[in-house]
Amino acid sequence: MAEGAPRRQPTLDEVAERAGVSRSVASRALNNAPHVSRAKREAVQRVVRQLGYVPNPTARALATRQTGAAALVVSGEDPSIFADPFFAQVIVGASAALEEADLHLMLCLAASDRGRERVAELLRGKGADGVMLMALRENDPLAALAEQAEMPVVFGGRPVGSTPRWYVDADNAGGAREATEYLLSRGRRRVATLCGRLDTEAGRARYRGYRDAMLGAGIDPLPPVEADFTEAGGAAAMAALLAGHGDVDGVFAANDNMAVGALRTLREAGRPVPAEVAVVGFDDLAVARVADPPLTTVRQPITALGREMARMLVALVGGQDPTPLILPTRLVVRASA
Amino acid sequence: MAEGAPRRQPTLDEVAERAGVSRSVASRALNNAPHVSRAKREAVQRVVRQLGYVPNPTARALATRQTGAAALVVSGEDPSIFADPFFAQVIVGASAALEEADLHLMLCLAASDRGRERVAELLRGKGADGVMLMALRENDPLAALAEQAEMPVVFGGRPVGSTPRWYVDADNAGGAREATEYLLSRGRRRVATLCGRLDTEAGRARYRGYRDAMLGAGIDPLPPVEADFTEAGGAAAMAALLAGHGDVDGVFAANDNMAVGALRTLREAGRPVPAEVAVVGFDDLAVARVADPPLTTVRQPITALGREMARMLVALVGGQDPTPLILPTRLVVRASA
DNA sequence: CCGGGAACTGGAAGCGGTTCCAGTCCCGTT
DNA sequence: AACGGGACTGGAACCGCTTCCAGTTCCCGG
Repeated sequence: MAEGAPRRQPTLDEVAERAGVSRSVASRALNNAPHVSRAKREAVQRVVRQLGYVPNPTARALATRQTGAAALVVSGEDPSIFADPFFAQVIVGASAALEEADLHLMLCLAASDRGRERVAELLRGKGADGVMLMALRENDPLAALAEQAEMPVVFGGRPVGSTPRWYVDADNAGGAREATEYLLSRGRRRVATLCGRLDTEAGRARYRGYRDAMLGAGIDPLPPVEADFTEAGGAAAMAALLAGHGDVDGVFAANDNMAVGALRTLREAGRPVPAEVAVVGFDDLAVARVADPPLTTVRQPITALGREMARMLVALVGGQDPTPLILPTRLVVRASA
Repeated sequence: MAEGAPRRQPTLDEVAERAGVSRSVASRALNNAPHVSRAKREAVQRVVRQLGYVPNPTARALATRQTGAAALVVSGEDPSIFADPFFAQVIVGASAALEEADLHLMLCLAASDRGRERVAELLRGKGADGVMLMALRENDPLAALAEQAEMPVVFGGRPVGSTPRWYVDADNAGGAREATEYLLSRGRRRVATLCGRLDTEAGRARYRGYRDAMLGAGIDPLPPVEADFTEAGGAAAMAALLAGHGDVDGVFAANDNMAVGALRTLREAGRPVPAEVAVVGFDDLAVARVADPPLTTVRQPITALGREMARMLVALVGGQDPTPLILPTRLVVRASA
């Protein structure tokens, strides 16, 4: 906290006065806008340096009607959803892109009513210049809020049931299809899917990809075993799957967390991977590399997803009209399949 | 974006006018401050509801000199440090605590010069009501910035070489000692440590804990093999350790990521865990439970760490003077040791 | 019926910038 | 020497909300 100087931060008025110019000129000099003579511009800069003046962002925000911040809101019924390393990677990308545009990142975990209310206030009260929305579920109240927001909104992944104007998504269906086709191409026939939450578009799309691949190969898809994208959920779903279809020889899990859970269940059930059951995940999180056996998985460019969301938002804030983006996925073959 | 109504957000003036009161009264009614008659208070509330009025946070911030936001800054020479799931958990805790105080969370990944500069501006320009600082390294430029900041600063973990006035930390040395003592108690004698970066206080403290335990048992500690807290680093360090001391029978890794890397190296080297080499980690991240074998590790309450940092900051912002906190750790025994 | 204090009220002064706009200045032209 | 125009300049009006303070109003005991 403050040590010596109880002196307030210098204001632009003080800078102007010391530099012997008016506040307007000082302001222009600061933002190096035109209509400032060389001499005065330098005078202002000198005083700024000498006083260590830093403009008050709040005042600037009020005057320009721009907050200088973008919000990333992660929906979920439970804050622990955020513990998924997926989001951390998104943030790394988004943060870098926002930094380029000199925007700050506000992070909102909209996991409670209170949290959603705060997001609503943010949206309606212009508490940020724009918002990135992720992890929406079916009938997510945030979707409605975003609809009415008079503020740029970019979706990360698409919400269920509607296609927003601006979004960045991975090719979930395509990746899932590729994963399933790979399993089929290795001679697996009784291929099941541990699908993610079907109240999310990612879960649905990945299931569609699985189903299309199966149908394309002329094999009846097995009924999806739904889990919640967590390791524990994947483990439980795998157990359920073994109970119902003990003869599966291939499993496409809709994300790596679930795949790792499945791996654990299979190990405990004494079913060697990939000898008896081949497993493919989705995401290519760090855990995929570390799993035993290392996980064959569909890599989606998560950091790029964050980066592109942020760039899209920056473009929107800048008055442009960017087009939605679908990022490609790529199968990474390791030992599990 | 805006669909129909090009109508601006209503302002407090409009609310006041429609409610037939002055702006001051409207303001007081809004913040339910005293000195407003029941009738007018209700009139204001009615209009607010009917207009869907939301106060402009920027204007409020300017007037109250409070931004309504707290920043969490994560230092690092590379944004990828943030991919460590550790931070996500901190955020879950911090976010919840800030929500209670109705503060927003700004996340700053100070991984570049530009990033640090922005943090500096935040600190000097009063862009937030307070700051939480994490992952500082030796001679971290952020430490100096924090020093001069006329703003509450809470440290997550202690910086190297100095003890700040306000911080929340885990009992790193104690946890490391417990881990090492556990290994010793199980009959291991050639116990080594894969220490984390020794330019961080956490790395040092955990090394001290290891050393103290060894000395306490009358055994010469092995020279620490330093790694960077990553899985890859842990794997490499383990390889180096095997090359130098092929006869180790116990390893304390200063975090779970490194422990998992060590597990991988040991598996590849054909050294069964825990039969030949017992491994203990630190953190108890999700990966510990999933590792093969499941990792015995020192759990630190990461979410609580975030929560307590945020609470401490809230207290500081509220003018109180909280005391530093050291959170206890606890050994979680699984199969790897 | 009056005095006095408590409860309310609203005008006005900020908070610290940005930006519009009406002037000034300074030159090169005519 | 008067003139037109572009480059500068600074006064003043915001941006939208909080809060101080000087009044008003209201109510109650005397």
